[in-house]
Amino acid sequence: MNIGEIAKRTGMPAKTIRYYEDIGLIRPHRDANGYRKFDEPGFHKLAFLGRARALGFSIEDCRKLLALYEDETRASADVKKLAQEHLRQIEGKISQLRTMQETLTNLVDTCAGDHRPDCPILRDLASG
Amino acid sequence: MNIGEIAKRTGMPAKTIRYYEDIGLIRPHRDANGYRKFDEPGFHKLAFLGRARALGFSIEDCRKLLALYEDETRASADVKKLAQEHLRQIEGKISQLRTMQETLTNLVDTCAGDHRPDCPILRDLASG
DNA sequence: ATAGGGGTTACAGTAACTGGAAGGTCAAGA
DNA sequence: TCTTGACCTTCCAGTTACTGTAACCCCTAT
Repeated sequence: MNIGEIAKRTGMPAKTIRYYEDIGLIRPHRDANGYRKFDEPGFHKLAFLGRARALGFSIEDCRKLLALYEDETRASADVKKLAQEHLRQIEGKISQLRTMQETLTNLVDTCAGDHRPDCPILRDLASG
Repeated sequence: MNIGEIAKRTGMPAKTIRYYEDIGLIRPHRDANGYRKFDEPGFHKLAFLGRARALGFSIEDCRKLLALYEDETRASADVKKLAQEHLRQIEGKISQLRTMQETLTNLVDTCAGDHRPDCPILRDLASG
């Protein structure tokens, strides 16, 4: 399959797939004409990457996950550790965002939002 | 005040302050020796930016907020609209992260995390 | 022969900094 | 006076994970 076909099947832009090759995440074969040629395992690998990225894993984490996936002698503990660390990051980010959300919601709710200049949002930003 | 003093008072790295000048967010005066010289309004403006950034506003939003702040004829509606849009973004991000968190939590919970290779996390990534 | 719809590379840009190099300035101490 | 150390300056490169664009090649159908 050519890159366009694979892009359609994985739902990722062809550009992203080329990028993944650039950074050494994948290593597709080449046709005589220089076109990238994907087989089922190649597609599978991209789908794996797509799902890992959808779970928010960084590219470097994806690289490690892929390595673990392909290592039959892996310890599931290593995978779990990676996932747990990532989960912690996500939870940290969520709580950060929730703090912002709460503050912003309060501010937005107290702002008249009319033609007058007086604004509690700006007042808050101006004076903490 | 020199940049170091301001950095201490605002809690932001001097580097960031220089960057804010680079992109035209602030315009500090200069001493005869070329050092940036901050007065109280300059400090105030940086503090404003710091708080807006802490609420997750993008630099471009910060630029707009600052302009609104300094425009005595602003309509609070404009500020509110900005804040509401940002709030929507935050809420979208939170719900995205929560989806990831839920999936990951499930996966992590079902993974033995021992020396054996068998791993539900990898299984999930491999087959959706 | 040509038009279109593939594909290829390489380079630049995004957001918001951060790090590092190379060098100027200033106050204090020997 | 000289030097040391802590400041400050500018400029350039790197970060993350792509995305956009240009210039060009390839293949098939008309």
